[in-house]
Amino acid sequence: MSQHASSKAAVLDVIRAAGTISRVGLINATGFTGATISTVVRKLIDEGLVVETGRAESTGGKRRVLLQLNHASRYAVGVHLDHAGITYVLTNLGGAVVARISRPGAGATEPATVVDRMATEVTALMTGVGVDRDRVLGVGLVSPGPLSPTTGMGLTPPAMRKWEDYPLGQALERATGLPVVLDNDATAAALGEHWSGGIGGTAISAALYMGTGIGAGLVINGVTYRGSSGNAGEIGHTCVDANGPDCWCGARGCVEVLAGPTAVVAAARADPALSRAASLTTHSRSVSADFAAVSRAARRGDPSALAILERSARYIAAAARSLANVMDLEVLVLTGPSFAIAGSIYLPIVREELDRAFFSRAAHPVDVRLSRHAATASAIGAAALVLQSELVPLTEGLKLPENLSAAEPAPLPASGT
Amino acid sequence: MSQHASSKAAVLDVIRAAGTISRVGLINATGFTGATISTVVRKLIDEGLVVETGRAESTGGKRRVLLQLNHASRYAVGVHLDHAGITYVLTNLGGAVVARISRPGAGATEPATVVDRMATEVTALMTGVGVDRDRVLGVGLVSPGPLSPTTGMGLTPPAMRKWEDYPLGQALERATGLPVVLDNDATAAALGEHWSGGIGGTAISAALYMGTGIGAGLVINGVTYRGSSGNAGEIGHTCVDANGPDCWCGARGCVEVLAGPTAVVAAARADPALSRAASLTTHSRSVSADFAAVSRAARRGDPSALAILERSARYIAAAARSLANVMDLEVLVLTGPSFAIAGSIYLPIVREELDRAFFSRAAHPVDVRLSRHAATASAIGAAALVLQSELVPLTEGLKLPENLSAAEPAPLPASGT
DNA sequence: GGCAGATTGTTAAGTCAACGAAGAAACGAA
DNA sequence: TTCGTTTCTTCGTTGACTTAACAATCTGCC
Repeated sequence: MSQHASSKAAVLDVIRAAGTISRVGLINATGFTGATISTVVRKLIDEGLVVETGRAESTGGKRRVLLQLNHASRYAVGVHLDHAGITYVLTNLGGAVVARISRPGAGATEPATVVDRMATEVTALMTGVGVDRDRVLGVGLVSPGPLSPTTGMGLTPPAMRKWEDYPLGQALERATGLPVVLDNDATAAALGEHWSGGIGGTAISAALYMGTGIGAGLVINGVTYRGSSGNAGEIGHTCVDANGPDCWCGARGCVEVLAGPTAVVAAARADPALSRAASLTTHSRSVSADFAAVSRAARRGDPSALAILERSARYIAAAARSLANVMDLEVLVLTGPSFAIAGSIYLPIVREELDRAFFSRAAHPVDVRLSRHAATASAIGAAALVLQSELVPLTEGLKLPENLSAAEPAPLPASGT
Repeated sequence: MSQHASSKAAVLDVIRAAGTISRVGLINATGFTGATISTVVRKLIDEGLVVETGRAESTGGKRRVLLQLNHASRYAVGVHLDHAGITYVLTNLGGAVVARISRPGAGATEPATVVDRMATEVTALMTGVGVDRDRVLGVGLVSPGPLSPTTGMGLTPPAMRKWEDYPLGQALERATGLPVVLDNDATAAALGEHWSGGIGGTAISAALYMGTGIGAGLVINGVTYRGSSGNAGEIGHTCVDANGPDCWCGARGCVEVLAGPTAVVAAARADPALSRAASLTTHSRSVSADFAAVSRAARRGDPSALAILERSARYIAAAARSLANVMDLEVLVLTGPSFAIAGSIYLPIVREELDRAFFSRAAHPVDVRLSRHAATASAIGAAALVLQSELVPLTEGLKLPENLSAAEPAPLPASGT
């Protein structure tokens, strides 16, 4: 329950967000006193995380010394593990991608084998660009579905039953010799956007993540919001048509069923002309490949493909608006593989919906953007997770309070007042 | 940016949540050491906020001394200001209602006049039960619509234009001589449930508030979540039918239009038999009175009234499920005047929906409850707001970081690394 | 050139929350 | 009565942050 988010973390965060800033700038931005900033900055410079990088114009007196992250001083590895593929990125301290590789997914392989492979590939990633292992802070591993962020219990998505209860974090930690952080991929994507996407200071932002499913990650004042069981942001099962078709989740009219990539592909396949135009001939290809084909057709100008995607976008925009209303968002980023492909079609429709009908639009607009790294957003976010958690020894993270009623032995009848 | 949520606040929170607890229990629950608990508890006892109230059975050695809030040591006033009526409650330290009165609403009266009246009525409330003014911590004032929680800029709901930019907080502070805290009524209701509704420790909970509109308040780890402009929880404009009717907010198929009290009353009026049965004769009565009439008809067994309310409940349940999915809620409380009247009809339907289709139900259920004080929930929450904010001098509340780019004069080209 | 005034940054001393260790007090059981 | 156990308190220390005084650097003006 100990707080102390540590001035160090706050200062680093501001330096990163500002890019270049002086000590006086830090004083204004953080609210700390000059004395504190002075000592904290000296420590950061001693650790090599920050460098002085020039001087500003005078404002009437001594010129300010400008500070910057020392981008090349530390690195982090981000791994996005999915059954379709594994994406690895190596980022520097600023969250910029230094190297990246993609490899086949986990498939039906044994967890232990996959972990060994990942360790090898992480090493290859680092040596490939000549980054020393001891300058790497750790590995962030994200994957779809809920998973416990600390120890590494397991993933429980549709087709990865083997991974349930497998101590993924510990295993990868042993195999790589680096600290490992686990999290959900949509959450990570949101953090990645916050970290490297140029989202300023302490916004309340969300990342709408579309892969084969739809999810959202939430970042509140620079901290990811996970909910009570790590499943927060489950926007795919937002109801956008109470009388709509059934969903496997038990409800009706979920946005995923009405507008997800699977629904888009199904609608396209139902149209023979479009199926031919987009070469959706066989049934063997993956949903993402088919979705990409439909998107290409739409970009070529195929009217029925465009209609299908716009219909999808309108549903997703409605869900996004509901999310923005409930969270009172400032920033919404579209990201993930599917938006990497079709983002240009979705973006204007979501943006229009939020301009027109966001409840608090009188107070402030919602800034809707397309991620610049939509395809690798989760992997980048995984690395950002490491940067955030490993950079500063964050004391500890919220000790769980024990069960109160159990903690107390049977009380006697009161004898005092 | 200074942290230190202060051990005092944490300890008080745990004592309140537990009802009765020993120092050792506090050690386990908060994670602080015995030394810290010892000194903090002594301070709290010195201030009169806590009393020793008995002993527990021995667990092999010295018997634990049990602690309790000194409920009668401090009080707080909660005011729910609405154009239809003003509700006042006086609560003790535990959030229990000691006195309450209801008075006519603000109507079209001048703000200054209303503030004077409120000050008089607050005084009457306190003297009525013989509570001294210096044992009252402050006044919490909540009302529908967004408003800035600190200074007291204004409310901007439909029909209260006069109040815009009126310095409500300062005016009431001067008029009563007590500290004033302002907030949104749905948010306050959520906090009130957290505070007095027996919601244990640090849950993630929401209050679904239905008056004439629909809103939600969010409490995350005991802290209200307000969003970037204080409008968080705006669930009334959640889309539950993307092809539904237009809403004044600019969107279509908002739950408020489809299922809010206004919609319920309109549907009932459209049915001549029901209109007669529920005596919805004139058009002059208020929406809430008509809604109450429909609810009474339903409880008497009128099938069409029941059908209308169940239809409404189903839409609201869908919105509640979307909210629970996105926030990964643990607890959802139905509260507000409309649920005070019709909660017994809505509760089972919302509960069923969340049992059946809440996304993370495998990990944990959502505990759906009906508030025990639905009619006065907001006023109680307003008092809780005071208890929370005024009880412990919370250092300060998050200094806003200034605009970074503006804080820095034009930087010169870098000269360092 | 040189000095006044402004602004930036550092150092030193003090404050406060929380911790660890050791002691004091209360209790049950032998 | 004595012992071991558990509860609670006291004391000295640590670490983060602040206030206050000071040193360093720059502009502008004579």
